[in-house]
Amino acid sequence: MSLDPAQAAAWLARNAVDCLPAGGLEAKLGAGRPLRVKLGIDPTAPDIHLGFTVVLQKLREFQDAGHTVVLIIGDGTARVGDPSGRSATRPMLSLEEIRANAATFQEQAMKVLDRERLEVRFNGDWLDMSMADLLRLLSTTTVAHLIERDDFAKRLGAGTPVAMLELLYPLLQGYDSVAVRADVELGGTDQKFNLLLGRDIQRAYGQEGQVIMTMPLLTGTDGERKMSKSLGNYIGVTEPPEEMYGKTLSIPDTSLASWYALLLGRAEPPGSGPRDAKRELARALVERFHGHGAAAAAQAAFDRVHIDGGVPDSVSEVSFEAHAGTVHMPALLARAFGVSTSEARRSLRQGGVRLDGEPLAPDQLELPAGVVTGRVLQLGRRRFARVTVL
RNA sequence: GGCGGGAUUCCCGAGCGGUCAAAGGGGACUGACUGUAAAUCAGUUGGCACUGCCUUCGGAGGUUCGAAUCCUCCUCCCGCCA
Repeated sequence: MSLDPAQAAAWLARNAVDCLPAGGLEAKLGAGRPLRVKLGIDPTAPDIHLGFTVVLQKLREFQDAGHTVVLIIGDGTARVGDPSGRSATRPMLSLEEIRANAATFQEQAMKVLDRERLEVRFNGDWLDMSMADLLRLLSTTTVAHLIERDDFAKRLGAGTPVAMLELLYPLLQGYDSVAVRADVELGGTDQKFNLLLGRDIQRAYGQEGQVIMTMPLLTGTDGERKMSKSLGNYIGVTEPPEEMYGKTLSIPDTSLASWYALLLGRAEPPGSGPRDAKRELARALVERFHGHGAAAAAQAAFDRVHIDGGVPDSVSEVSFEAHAGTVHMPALLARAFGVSTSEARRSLRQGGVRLDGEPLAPDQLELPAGVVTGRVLQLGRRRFARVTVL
C-alpha cells in the first residue's frame, strides 16, 4: 500500500455511515500489520440479496488493501436470534437448518469476497463455554445498558415480551470479537449497538477495542424503501441473469449513484447518461454473480426482448388441454402465469396479451388449438410462456 | 377496575337499513409515451369457462322482504380515569 494511514482510512471509510471511534481506523492502520476485519452473520436466511452485499463489498475493499476478513457464521448465536430491528421474539432454529443456511451463505458470499484473505469461523466453537466463563462475560455489561437500545425500549414500553435469550444475544456476538481478536467490525447501520458493545466487551477482556464501521442500507428496486425480501423490492444474488439484469434496469435513476457506490465501490462512469450507466451497472452485477458470459448474454437477451420486441430464449413451458379443439384463453393465462381467470380476462380486455409478440384482440376469449400451440404467450411486458396444447 | 372509541376489500380510509363488490387515496397491474427510469395520460384492481352467478365488511347468533349498516354475545385493538 502506498497510501499513508490517514489516506487509507479515509478511503476505506468512504460510504460508511459511522466509523468509530474517530481516528480509530487510522491508528490501527498505522501499526502496519494486516487488520482482522470481522463480519458476523446469522445463518437464518438461506439466500441473500444485493442489500446484504453492501457490507461484503466493503469487506472486499479491506481485502484488496491487504487485510484479512474473518467471517463468523453464527451457528451458536443463531440458536438465540438477533433482536435488532425486530418487534417480536424470534423462533429458534434447528441445527440442520443452521448448517444448510450457513453453507448456502458462504457459497454466495464468495461471489464478492476474496477466498485468499478470508478466515471462516463458527461461533458455536467458543460459545459452548463453561458457566464460569459465561458469568465472566455477563459481568461485562449492565441491564441498564442493554435496555437502552431502541427496539428493546420500545418493546418494554409496549409491554411486549423480551426474552432473556434476546438480551443475551449482543453479548454473545460481542464475545465473538474477543474470540477472533477483531480489529474492525462491519455491519449495517442497524447493527451499531451490537458492534459498539463488542468493542466494550473486548476492552473488558483486556483487548484493544475494535473499530466499528456501519454501512447504509441499500434502497430496493422501488428506490424508496430499504431492500428487503418482505417488501418484494429485492434482487437475490442467485436470481437468474436475465432477472437480475432486468430488475437492475428498473431501478429509478435517482438510485444510480448509491448503487454504484455501495455495490461496486466506485462512481458512475462520467459522461455516460443514466441509461448507459444503468446498463453498465446491471451488466457488472450480473457478471459478479454469474460470470462474464452470462452477463453479456443477459444484456443481449434483454435488448432483443425489450428493444426489438422479441421473445426470450428460455421461457417456461405450459401445457393446456383444449376443449372441442378450442382453447379458453382466460383459463390458459391463469394456468400459465398463476393469475386468476378474472385477472386474465381483464388483461385480455386491455390488450395486454400477446402470442409471439402479436397482440390479441380484446374479445378473443376462445382460440383454435392450432393457433396457440407451440407459440409464446405473453402477459404484459415481462411474463412469457411457451404453450403446448394437448 | 370504571368510562368511551374502534375492527371495512393488498394498505390507509369513507359508508351507518335497500340504488354496495362497497366512495377517495396509496400500492399494484394493463395500455400510450420511453431507457423494464422519472414525469404524464387512459383503463383495471373479490372469485367464477362471466351479458349472469357466487363469496366478502373481526367471529357467532338474531331482528327484517332486505344488514357493512340495527340488536345480543364473543375475540382483539386504542384513548381517558383509577
